[in-house]
This record gives sequence, structure tokens and C-alpha cells, in this order.
Amino acid sequence: MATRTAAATAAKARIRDAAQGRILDAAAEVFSERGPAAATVAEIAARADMPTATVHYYFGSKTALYDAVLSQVLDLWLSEIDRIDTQGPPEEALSAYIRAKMRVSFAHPAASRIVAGEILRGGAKIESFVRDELLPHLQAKLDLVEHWRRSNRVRPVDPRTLFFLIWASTEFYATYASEVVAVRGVERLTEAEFETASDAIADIILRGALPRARD
Amino acid sequence: MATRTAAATAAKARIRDAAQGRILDAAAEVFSERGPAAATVAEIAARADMPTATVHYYFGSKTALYDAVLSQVLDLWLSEIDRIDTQGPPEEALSAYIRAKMRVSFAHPAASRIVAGEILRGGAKIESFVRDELLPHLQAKLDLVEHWRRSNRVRPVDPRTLFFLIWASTEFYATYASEVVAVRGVERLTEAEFETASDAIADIILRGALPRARD
DNA sequence: GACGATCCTGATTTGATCGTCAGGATCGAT
DNA sequence: ATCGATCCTGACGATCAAATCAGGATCGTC
Repeated sequence: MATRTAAATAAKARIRDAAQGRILDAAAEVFSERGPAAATVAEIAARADMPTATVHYYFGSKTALYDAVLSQVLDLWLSEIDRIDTQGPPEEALSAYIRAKMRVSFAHPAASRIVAGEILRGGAKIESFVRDELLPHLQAKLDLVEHWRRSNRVRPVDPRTLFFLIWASTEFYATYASEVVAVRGVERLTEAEFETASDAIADIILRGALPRARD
Repeated sequence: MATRTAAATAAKARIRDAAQGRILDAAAEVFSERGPAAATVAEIAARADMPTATVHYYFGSKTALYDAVLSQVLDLWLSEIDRIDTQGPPEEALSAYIRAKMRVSFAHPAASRIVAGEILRGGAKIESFVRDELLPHLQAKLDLVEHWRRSNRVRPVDPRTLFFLIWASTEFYATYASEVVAVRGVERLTEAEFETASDAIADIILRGALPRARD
């Protein structure tokens, strides 16, 4: 180790990162499709096109691998909350937020489903994340909405209820995708359908939450 | 068997039903908390306060037990769609529907979570139910909303999108209960909080989906 | 080309849970 | 009291997936 050059270390690191990346991608897929309990290391390894033992070599245990996937996914989730532009008017800020959340549901359905599954089963694994990371970020946004509300730029609604409504309606398109597909009678959801749904959701929620009719 | 009286048969049936009921209740709890894969027959049996073998005696296999729970739960889910009063004005009908769905989320959180988990993992097990039972029932309701829309009693929104919004926002309080609890900083959700949330959701969605400002 | 370090994997062990089975307990009918 | 039918259960076996391990392959350095 004392004789290792930086180049050698970097080369090894690249190999490691590539392998870990492939495993993480495969794992995110399998965990989201089957849930962490039903997912098997063998299936994850098969999708990453490598032997089972290799997965254990890199991540030690299935639980550790799941935790790594979860951590990745939570970072994505957190970054979405920051998408609210605190400068613009409520109408534009909320509209942009809704569209951003819908885009995540479309672009990262596996990530959305993993978080949803975690919460569905009580959220014990993400408790500290929610307390230490999510809530502080969220609080600033809640304060912003509360501020709007006090200056009558948002109707008198509990800011938290408004956020719940936005989360529910946007994440629905990732977590209930199989239902949406069945009810709409399509093969799969296209980006265009996501755009249309985003428009409709933003339209209804904004009209419902902002003062004055807009047409 | 040829000599069995009706009374004896009824007595046995009562015993059987009681035991099966206890098992089904315990199973619904455990399945909803852990998911079908992570749930163990041993834990279900422990909650029903009986040996593991007894659960197998009544239901044969864990899969059969899960299917029985799922079937119960889907019936409940279906019955909710019929709650829409096709006679009344849109405002009252939709408001009553939203409140009914919220009441289910509050009264039967385990049932809501089991269905949500099933859908989350692709809904393969409920595919035929959705096609043969849910969709036909739903279609009548969609037609009703479409009818309202054409007579300008509902704003120009896709009826399916409106239903998705209602489902998402109401089931959110069952499926994301651990998040709601964390964000609100309470121990658990009370009936009063569900009522308040119902009011807020109905208020925003109705104002967003119905023509003319209401204040 | 010998070295140290890391990468990688087939074979095997370990552990947990589903499901069976043989047989005892209970109960109503006669 | 005995009988048939069903209820009920402890003990056991089979299965399946996680995790270990010993050892070989590879790579940059000297």
C-alpha cells in the first residue's frame, strides 16, 4: 500500500465503481419490482450479469446492498424538495414543483417505488433520514407557503395538507402505475401522458389552493 | 356424514369460521406490516395465539392465506367505488365520495396498505379483478363525470385524472401514514385529523374541478 | 517476472421457514 | 359408552436463499 501510486489506486477505484454501479442499478430494479424481502441476491446478480458471490464481495450482505440503494434513492427524493423557487409567485413556484415531481415519477419510477414501499411498511429504516434531513428542508418550504397564506396569496389551507396532496397525486403515477395503465387501457405511460397529467393536476390543485378564479 | 344433523354442522362451521376469522385478521395485520414475502406464518400464528400448524390446517399454504386476505380486502375496495350517489349534484356526490374513501383509509389502514403493496409490485395478482370487477364498476362512474363535464357542471378535466387525484390523495393517508405522522409531529392520526384532512382535500379538489369560484 | 493488493468466483455451509404427518383431543349423535 | 368426523398440534423433513471461504485471475509496480 505504501508503494501504491495514485494512478493505480484510481484504476482500481474505477473498476470498483463500475461494478458497484452495475450492481446498484440491477438491485434498484429488482428491489422495486419484488420488494426487499422477495428480491434475491441471485436475481440481482443475474441482472448485473455476474455471479452471486461477486455481489456479496462488493456489498457484504443483501441488507447492506438494500441500504446502499435506499440511500441513493433518498438523496434523489430530497433534492426534489429543493426545487421550489422561493422567489417567484406561488402560482409559478407550485406549478414548477408539481411538474418537477411528476418528472421524477416518470424518470425514476423504481426509486419512487422503493421509497413508497419503505414508507408503506412503516418507514422504520428512513426514520432518521426523515427527522434529520427531510423535515428541516421541508420546514422552510412549509414556512414559505404559510407566508403566502398570511398575505392571502394562498387560500387558508394547512401547508402540510397541501404538500401531502401534491406528493400523493404526483407519486401516484409512479407507485400506482400498473393501475393507471389498466384504467387508461394503454401498454405503458408515455412522457406525453405524464405531461398531460401534470397539466391537469397542476390546474386542479392551483385553482383549488389559490385565491380568485382564473378564467 | 350421512348422519350429521344440521345443528352439528352449524356448530362446527361456527368454530371453523371463528378460527379462520382470527387467522385472517392476524394475517391482514402481518401482511400489511411486512409485505407478503417477509411475513411469516409463525408470526401470523403467534398473533392469532395458535400454533403454526393450525394456520396450515385451515389455509393450507401461506400463499392461499394471502390470497384469502387479498380477496376480502378487494371486496372492501370495490364497495367503495359504489359510494357515489349518481343522483345528487356533482359537488355533493364528489364530496361524499372523498369523505367515504378517507373513512376507509382511517378505518381499514391494513387493507389499504395490502392493496397498495400489491399495485406497487405490478398488480399481477389483481389483474383479473381489476379487469373484470373494478373497471366495469368504474366505467359507470367515469361516464357520470363525463356527463357532468359535458353539461358544464364539471370543468373540462379527464374524468380518469380526477379519479386518480381523489384516490391518490385519500389513500395517501393510509399508505403514507408513517410520513404523515412524522411531518405532523404527532403520535398517531386521530379521527378528528382525518376529518380535517377530508375537509381540506374535498375543498381543494372540488374548487379545482368544479366551475365558478365558491367564495 | 516476482511482489503485493485487489478482483473475482465455484463450491459449500448455514440458517430460516414452509409444509407434512401421525396421532391425540373434542364433540355431537345414537 | 362408543363411533365417526372434525379439530388441533408437536415433531420432523424438505427447500431455498444468504453468506462464507479457499483459491485462482488480474494488474500495476519495481
